Amino acid sequence: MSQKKTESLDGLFRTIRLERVSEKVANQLREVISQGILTVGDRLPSERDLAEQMGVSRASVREALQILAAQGIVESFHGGGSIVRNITDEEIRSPIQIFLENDRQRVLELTEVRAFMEAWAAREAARNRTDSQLERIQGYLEEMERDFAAGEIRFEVDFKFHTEIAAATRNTIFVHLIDSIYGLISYSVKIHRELVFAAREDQETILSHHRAVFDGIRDRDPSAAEAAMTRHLLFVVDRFKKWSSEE
Amino acid sequence: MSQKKTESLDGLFRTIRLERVSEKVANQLREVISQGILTVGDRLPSERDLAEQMGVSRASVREALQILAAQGIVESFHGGGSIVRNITDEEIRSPIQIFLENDRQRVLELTEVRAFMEAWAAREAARNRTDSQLERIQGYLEEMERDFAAGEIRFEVDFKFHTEIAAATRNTIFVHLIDSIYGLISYSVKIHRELVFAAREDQETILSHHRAVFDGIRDRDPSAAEAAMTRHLLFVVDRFKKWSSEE
DNA sequence: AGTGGTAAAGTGGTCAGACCATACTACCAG
DNA sequence: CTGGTAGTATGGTCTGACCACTTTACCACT
Repeated sequence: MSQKKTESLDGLFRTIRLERVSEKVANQLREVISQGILTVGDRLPSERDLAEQMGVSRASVREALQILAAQGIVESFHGGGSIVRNITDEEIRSPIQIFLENDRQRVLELTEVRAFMEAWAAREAARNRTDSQLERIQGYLEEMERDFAAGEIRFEVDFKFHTEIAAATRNTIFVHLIDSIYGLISYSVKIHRELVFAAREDQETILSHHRAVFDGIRDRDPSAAEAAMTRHLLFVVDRFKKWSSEE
Repeated sequence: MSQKKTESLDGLFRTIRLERVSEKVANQLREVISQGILTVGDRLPSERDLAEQMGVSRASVREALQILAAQGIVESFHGGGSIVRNITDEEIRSPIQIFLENDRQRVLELTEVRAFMEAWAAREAARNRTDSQLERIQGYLEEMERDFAAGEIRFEVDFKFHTEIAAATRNTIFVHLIDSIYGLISYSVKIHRELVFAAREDQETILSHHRAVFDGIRDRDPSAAEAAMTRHLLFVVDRFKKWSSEE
């Protein structure tokens, strides 16, 4: 970086640089996020790391983050790092959120929307997934199987399983979109939380569905993956309707 | 962060607001501007002056200006000071809109998302549509056919056609969701407006697609409607890719 | 094994002072 | 009045330091 003065040659043909360092940094970060290399919820490297990796000062990195934060793309926490925010959230969530309160019909609709979106995700994941993504999906699947054997339920793992499939579509916009949907789902689930607890035989069914989805993605068989996911979510919708009518 | 399982206690005792110095500075400047003490075109005091007057470091002042600049309220010129901008003519861009300009790949992804969502819409519309909805869809279709015969293009009619189909799913959440998506689409189209103007033979093709979609919905044939819509949007995606690679 | 406390490391927030790059201003020579 | 020039003001960047908060690991206690 040290570029002394070099007065003699520098007078002519100066490179007209109207782009500030901080903006270059911001653009580079934006690119990484846009390409989905870093996605919603991920932690950015620390300011010091970024400064070193890009060969700029920490002040410039901070100004870049300031820009991105003002645009709602990242968010920083004192002592806790910076994370990537969901770029579709405010567009999608706030208009819909008001419909969800105390309205079971809307929750059902939301679940139906989720169903066909995830079916598409499974198909595209089977088409576009990388090996490392497949490994992660498999990891979550096996985790769920272990939990089931231990008689335990961890909603987060199921969440990660589905999220990783969404990521495997390698469609950045979709990843952010489905994250918003999940935000709505979890919001509604918080309201109707009884739904989370299913019977043990249902869990077994769900597990077999997950396994089938995974197989389809592993074998790069879009139709099989989609069909399995559809079967899975129709089951969920069905259970939801049943629970909904009982009450 | 960390939404653990705070269960019942959630919502109590939170809200420990700690405002950063840079935000305080930004707010103070914003106030001065909103009160009209500094107005459009006026020069702000220099960063060094502001820092001294407010008793903070120049770095904090710079970060504050960075925030205001990202919001379009002020603009800084290297060596030439900072001025107040006209905030009314500066449209506020959401995070996702920032990605959609400058990034053709993301626009393509968005179009792909739209494609499968509308395919679902067509299927559900064929299943759930009311007669009056069908009439409206038909109305828009015939309007487009008349426009085509007259050598005219009106994007709004096409928009209404698709929107009415979304409404015919009778899924409130989906309607709002697709409405958000359309908002984004139309924004990106506004940027890449060359795409709007298609060749006349393409228009004819699209018209036949629309007709096929309508037939499927009229006959309450979900598969036919979905297939027709998929054919239609794959065509659009294809044209987009072609246009995108040409440039 | 679980709980709670504590120390250390990691990370963002702020500050100070320096230097560079560009724009502005006043002055001067023609 | 014009064009150049030097000096000054101002934004842009860098360095290094310190503070405040969070996270983590470890340990003592139950």
